Order: sequence, then structure tokens, then C-alpha cells
Amino acid sequence: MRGQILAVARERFRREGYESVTMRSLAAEAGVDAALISYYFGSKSGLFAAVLEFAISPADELAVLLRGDLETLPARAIRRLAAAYDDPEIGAPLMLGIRAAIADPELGTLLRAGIHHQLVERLTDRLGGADARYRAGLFTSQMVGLIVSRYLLSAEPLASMPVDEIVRLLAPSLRTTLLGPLPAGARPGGGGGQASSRAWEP
Amino acid sequence: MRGQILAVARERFRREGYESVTMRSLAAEAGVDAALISYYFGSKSGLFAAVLEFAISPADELAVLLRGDLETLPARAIRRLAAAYDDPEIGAPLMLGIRAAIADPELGTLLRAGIHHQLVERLTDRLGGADARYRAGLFTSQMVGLIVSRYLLSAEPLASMPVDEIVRLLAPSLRTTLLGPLPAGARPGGGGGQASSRAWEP
DNA sequence: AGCGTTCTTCAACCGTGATGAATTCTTCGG
DNA sequence: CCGAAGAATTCATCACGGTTGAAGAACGCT
Repeated sequence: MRGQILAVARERFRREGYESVTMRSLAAEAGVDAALISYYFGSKSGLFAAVLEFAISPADELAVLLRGDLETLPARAIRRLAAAYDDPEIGAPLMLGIRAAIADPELGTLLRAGIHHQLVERLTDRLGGADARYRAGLFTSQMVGLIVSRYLLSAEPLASMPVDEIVRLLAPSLRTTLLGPLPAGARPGGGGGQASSRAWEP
Repeated sequence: MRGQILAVARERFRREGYESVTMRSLAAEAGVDAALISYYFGSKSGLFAAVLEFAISPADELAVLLRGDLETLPARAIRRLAAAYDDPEIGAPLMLGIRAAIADPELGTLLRAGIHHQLVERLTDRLGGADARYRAGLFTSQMVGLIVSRYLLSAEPLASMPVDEIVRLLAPSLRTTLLGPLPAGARPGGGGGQASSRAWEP
């Protein structure tokens, strides 16, 4: 029955979040007594942690991204991210995990370690240079901002922005974070010129 | 007694977060019955919302920022933000609010509306141009990323980065989000050149 | 004083997660 | 085949959470 509980929990947690799912209803749906959950997983948060084990592993995703050109990495990263989060099968557990990590300190430590080890460190190695570590951290934080604003908070106008628009406007910015500003001869006057936007496309 | 409840709640919420503070203990500390809280504020989340009313009002902060040059806005915004969040008296309630808004959907709607109306719309007006709304949204999301990564998650290396370093590396990126990439004649080779970093200072 | 409104308390309700004893089910050595 | 050890599962119950409705107290107004 352990697997049964896990399966039901994964589904319910994904759809309804952590708090609103009660152990009793969960147990009922799984056809067992509520106490059995405590027996197997110790507590409700234990069950939740067990569910998350399955869901989160962005490591291999990043490996593919880092393989390509650094110049085009921002655009590819945004596209990849959006694709993942727009797919409920993948995005929902991720959001769930982040949401829980922000709320619960214990899970927060977990996520923090994961982000640092799997994302920041690898990106740092790929970048190289004096500021590599800082740049990697800032890049990651900008991605976190995108995730939180668009998917967790559903804040407008980001929530309903087409992915192409995000890429067009945000990719140059991320490129700057990664590699520094273009040397550039002259400062622009004022108008928001988005010259050569195609240049940032993969 | 209403004010008394509010005062105690503000203090307790700030120190212990939302969930771990019980209405009963709160009422006891305020010297009233727990039911009185429901009477005045409708519910626990109602009380929480009332507490946040006091704490969150970045509107005037932003007005000052928008008054200055757009070129230097990113650096000033980062400095302002860091100063606010490093002061426990101001930062703690803010973090509390965001944390709660991410966890609880009802409070999330509140924060969403606040962000949009007080930040995104004003910034949009100041920017002008076709992409103004999108740029404002993306800029805000990058600030959110900074807040979440550095203060809510305490993710390294951001958490222990000096503010000057953040400004140096992130301000050019934010400038790009706001105004688009510099026209630039030639693409840089590869080395992370942070030429003319002083130009981004206020 | 009398009365209506606002404030405050009391007792109780229902649902939550957790616990420990009691019960059933497995399984495996003799 | 059996019977006991151990795991798996249920049952009854606990303590505690927020919320509610009725009842009482305090207050202002005419």
C-alpha cells in the first residue's frame, strides 16, 4: 500500500498544494487508514518530502544547456524553463517544491543546497573568470525571479506574456549578467531601441 | 483593544511567522479572548492582512527612485532595496508578506494586485514606449528574484555578496531590461570585461 | 432611566495531525 | 501443518487549531 499512498499523494499535492490536502482524505482516496501514512512516512511533511524526491532533478536539463554557446544560453534557458513549467506534469511539482521550500525552513535548506550545487556551481565552472561565481548566482536569481513572478505569483504582465516576447526582452539582459555589458562606443539617446533582437536567438 | 491586538500581532508575526502564531496565544498576550480577533478582523488571514497594511508601502520609495535618471535607476533601486531588507524593522515584515503571499493564494492575490498597481504601472508610465509594460514587468521580476534568492532563500553566493558587487554586476543587466541593449558596434570576444563600471553608479 | 449599538467573553463545534494499543495479515522455521 | 514473530493496518483517542453563535457587559444618546 505504500506505493499506492505515494501515487495518490503525488497527484493530490500537485493539484491542491500542501496545506489543503488532508491526511484523512488522502488515506480515504488511497483506501487505507490515515494512521498508515504516519507509519510509513513519519509525518505529513515526511510524505511530502518523499513525493518531492521523484519530482525535482533539473541537473540533466542544465547539462544540455551548458553544452551550447554561452551567447545563446539565456534564450535557450528561458525557452527550456517555460516549456517545463507550462507542462503541468513537470511544472506543477516544481512549483509545489519551491512554494514549500519558501514556506518551510527545513525544505528551504534542501532547495538551497540543490540550487547551489546543481545550478550555481556548474554554471560557475562553465563561465570561468573572476566574477564567475557572482555572475552565476545573479543569473540564477533572475531565473528564480521569472519563476516566482510568472508561475508562482502569476503576476501581470509576465503571466500572460508570450515566451517569444520574454526571450526578446530578457535574453539580452541575462547575457549582460553572464558576460558583462557590451563594450560599446556610444551611449544611446533614450528611446528603447531593441536593435538586432534576432542576435540573441539560438 | 483593536489597536492592542494589532500591535501584538505585528510583533509576533514578524518574529515567528504566520503559521506558528496561534490566535489563542496572541489573544492571551493581548489580554483578550480569541474570538475578539475574529470579531474585528474576520479571520486570522484578515488580521494578517491588516498587519501588512502598515508594513508594506513601497509606493513613496518608488516615487523617489523614478524621479531620477533612468540610466542610474537600477543601481539606486538595488541599493534602496538592500538597505530596506537589511534593516530588520523594515525587512522582516516585507519578507513575511512575500512568504505568506506565496504560500496562501488569498494573500497572493493581494500582493499581486499591489505589485502591479504600485510598481509595474508606475514604472510603465515612466518608461513609455511600445514595450514599456513588458519591460516594467521583467524589471520587477528581476527584483523579485533578488529578494527571493538573497533574503527569502538566503542562497549563496547572493546572500553574502556585498551590495557594491551586486550593483556592479547586476545594474548593467537591469539597465538592459529597462532600455534595451546598447547599440554597440562590435560583439565582445569572451572575457568578462566590466568596462566603465562606474558609469552605472548614481 | 431606558434602550440600541458596540464590544467582549464563554462554551462549544468541527476538522486537523499525531499516537499508542489492538487487530489482522505474512511469512518462515520446525 | 502449525504457530509464533514481525510487519502491516485499523481503531479509538488526544491535543490543538480557527471559527461561530449566543449571552453578558459597557457605552452613548435622548
